[in-house]
Amino acid sequence: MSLEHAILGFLTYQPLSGYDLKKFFDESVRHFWSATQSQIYRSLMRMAETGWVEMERIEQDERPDRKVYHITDAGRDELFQWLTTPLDLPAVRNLWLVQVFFAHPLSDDKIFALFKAHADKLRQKLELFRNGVQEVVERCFAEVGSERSRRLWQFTLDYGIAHLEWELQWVENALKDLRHLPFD
Amino acid sequence: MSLEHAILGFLTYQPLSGYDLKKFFDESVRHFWSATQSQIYRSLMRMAETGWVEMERIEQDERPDRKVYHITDAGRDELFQWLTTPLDLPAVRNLWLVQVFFAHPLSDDKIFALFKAHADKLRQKLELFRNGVQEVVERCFAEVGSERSRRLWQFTLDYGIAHLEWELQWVENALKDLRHLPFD
DNA sequence: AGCGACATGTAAGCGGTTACATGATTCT
DNA sequence: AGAATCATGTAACCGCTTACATGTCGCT
Repeated sequence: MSLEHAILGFLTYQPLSGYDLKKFFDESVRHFWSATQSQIYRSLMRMAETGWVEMERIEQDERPDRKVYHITDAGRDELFQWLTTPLDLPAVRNLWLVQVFFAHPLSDDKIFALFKAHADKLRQKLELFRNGVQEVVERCFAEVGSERSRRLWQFTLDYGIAHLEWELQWVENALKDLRHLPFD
Repeated sequence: MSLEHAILGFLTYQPLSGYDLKKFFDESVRHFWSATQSQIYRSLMRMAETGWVEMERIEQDERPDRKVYHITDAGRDELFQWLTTPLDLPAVRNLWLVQVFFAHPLSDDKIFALFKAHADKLRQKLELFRNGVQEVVERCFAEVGSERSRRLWQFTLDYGIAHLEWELQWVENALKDLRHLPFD
């Protein structure tokens, strides 16, 4: 159960409400792990039952109460154990490759378009990524101030960019090889 | 609904039973799209209702009946339309990056081990891939005999290998950069 | 006698998404 | 007047996984 470990991860920095957590997800790990608000609230309740977090209700004037969760020792242990347990490689699920695999009934033009469209989307995302995400790491660093964390976050960013660059290059290369498809 | 389109894809070559389809999934597209037996049977029933496939019951002596499905014109249209509709890039879900992102409470050794274990798994999978999968394409080609398909299948294979090679290289490179992590 | 291949399906559960629901405050 | 922010949650659904269920044939 991975989402719960990500939540534990955030709570090592500071106690947070469900609402806060949603923002943290969206602003930091969204590019490799997303979570919806309803998922987060349900997880927090389960985690409180399990004893990994504890809730403190904070009343506010003329606003809904905040339910702030902080990590317990049990939670810290669980996180530590998860972080030191190597994960199996996840099963790949790549729909675009399914399209390529079954593209034989299409005309050459349409197969070309399939690759071209994919390359375009990758290029677009890469641009967004390059422009928007470095700033995120810096902002998080400013809040938390841990240089050790900053380095690790930088890794996840670099991975994201390098991955997109690699895939874009692969698809563009494939486009060249696509000129002479046999017709049977 | 992607599984159903993959099933339609297989049925363009020949009519198949659920049992056959499970084998085809396991022997060809498993490295980028897997399906369980129960999923396949349920999908076939839904697709028959929708009118994308039609079932023919074939009685066998002293064996369970085979229910062989063949694709209809509506199914062919649906497949064609899906194949010519560009997909959005899927949201990335990379648990290993979550571990990296939250690894700051770990010792340097343990962080190193996190990367090392990942590299080892990648190396292992790459070896399996290189040894086992080329043969699959050739065997499928022998059965179907379409040179056009063979080329497209080769693309999906090449993608898989190149992807693993890239990721392995990235992680190994990161391992080098990991020597001097600050401690705050 | 036991296992794997052949062949069909059902049932329960899990993680995740989407939509629904409420209600005050502040900014434009 | 309307949108965004703050803040909580529920309910329905969807794709997928795992486990259960049944039964024959052929090989070792």
